[in-house]
Amino acid sequence: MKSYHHGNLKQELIDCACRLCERDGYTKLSIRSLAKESGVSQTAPYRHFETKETLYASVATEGFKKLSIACHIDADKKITKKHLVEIGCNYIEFGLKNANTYDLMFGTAVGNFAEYPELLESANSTYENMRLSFSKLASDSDEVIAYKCITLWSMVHGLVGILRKVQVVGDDFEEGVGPISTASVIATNLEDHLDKVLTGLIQN
Amino acid sequence: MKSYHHGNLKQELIDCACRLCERDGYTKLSIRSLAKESGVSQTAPYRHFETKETLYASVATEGFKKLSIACHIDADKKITKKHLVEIGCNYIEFGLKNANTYDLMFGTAVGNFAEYPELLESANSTYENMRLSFSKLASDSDEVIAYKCITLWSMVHGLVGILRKVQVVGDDFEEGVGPISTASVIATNLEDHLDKVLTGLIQN
DNA sequence: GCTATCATGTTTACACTGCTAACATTAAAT
DNA sequence: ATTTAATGTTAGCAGTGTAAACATGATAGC
Repeated sequence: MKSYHHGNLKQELIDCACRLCERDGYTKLSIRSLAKESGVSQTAPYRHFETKETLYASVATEGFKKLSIACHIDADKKITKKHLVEIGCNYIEFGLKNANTYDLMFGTAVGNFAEYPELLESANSTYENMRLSFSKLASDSDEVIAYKCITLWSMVHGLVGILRKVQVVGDDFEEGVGPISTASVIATNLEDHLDKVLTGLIQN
Repeated sequence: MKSYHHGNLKQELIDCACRLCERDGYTKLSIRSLAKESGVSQTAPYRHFETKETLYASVATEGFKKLSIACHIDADKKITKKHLVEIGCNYIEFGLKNANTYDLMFGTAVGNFAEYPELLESANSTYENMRLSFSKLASDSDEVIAYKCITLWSMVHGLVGILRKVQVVGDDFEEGVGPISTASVIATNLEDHLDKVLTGLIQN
């Protein structure tokens, strides 16, 4: 016996959307299919999400929360380069294993984060965590810390993008020299690679 | 007086698609609107593009050709770090100025490049150009060249993504220390930044 | 030159989408 | 108990990608 009111529709829609987005990519997600999945009428979701972008924002918010958790490391006081390498590896692993969600978080599906306070909050919090880690690495000025932070972020972000793309482009170059083989070398030796570029970045 | 046959529809559709994709983003592009813009029936484009993805692939192909041109530098024999910094700057400039096209090239709109020979060709050619530049920098092994190449590519690719995203996220941190201000410092001193990370990469 | 063929264009149609407006039900507030 | 607001449903619009059947006209072989 189903009651007229669902009771917890919003959360169920978000959960379902997260699942479907990750499984099929956010472009395949429709509000109608989502509604059907939750056993509710086509337009019921509109009581909880103004537009489709609002729903995307919720999925992206969940994504940033998960990314924060994935990149969190237990280190009270001092942090070493090794810790930062670990953060970078975890970041990249998250990006590759949750590629479709990652697209939603860093693509253009959600235009302006400022319109979605929770999303802004969760995204900034991810950054703030990384910033904190750098601040525990050395006694740099805030500016230098921020600079290192953005630099590392852009490096791991770039690696996620290139590693994914390269797997899809194809490799008709010589054995072991083409982008795919090289990328896979990097991917399977992520620690070494990050250690190398981080050494250049933090010179200590 | 219009003739039944358009004469040059395919190229006109591609040109128009490139323009609209860059102006509004590829998600806003519809085959129907494209047809209307070219004064042709709704389904005429299907004589030239099997699916919408095929059209996307054509736009992306044009994008890679333009990217190759943007990243091409005149240097016959020896190439210096300065040249590579220039390549990196040009790459990033292209990514930021043609952001919507860039999304099409590196996003998931075109699933498998291998299905579109011209796209594969143009994308690989972009990589090959960068590889060639590195090969003129130092007498490294092919493996090392490919490694440096992928590393630089992922760095500049990551910067394009982060610089764009950060402008959209908002900055509620202390003055001059938040991601936006820091990113804009990097963006306005791209040469310095690339020089710094490249120095770490090529250690010469 | 005549005709068959084929590339290219049109018309029609289907299933799907985001979204709005009007209405129904029920929980919460007065 | 009555009002109100939150949450659900139904019906419908305009737009989408794409397939099928048909129309037109350029081109190749006789």
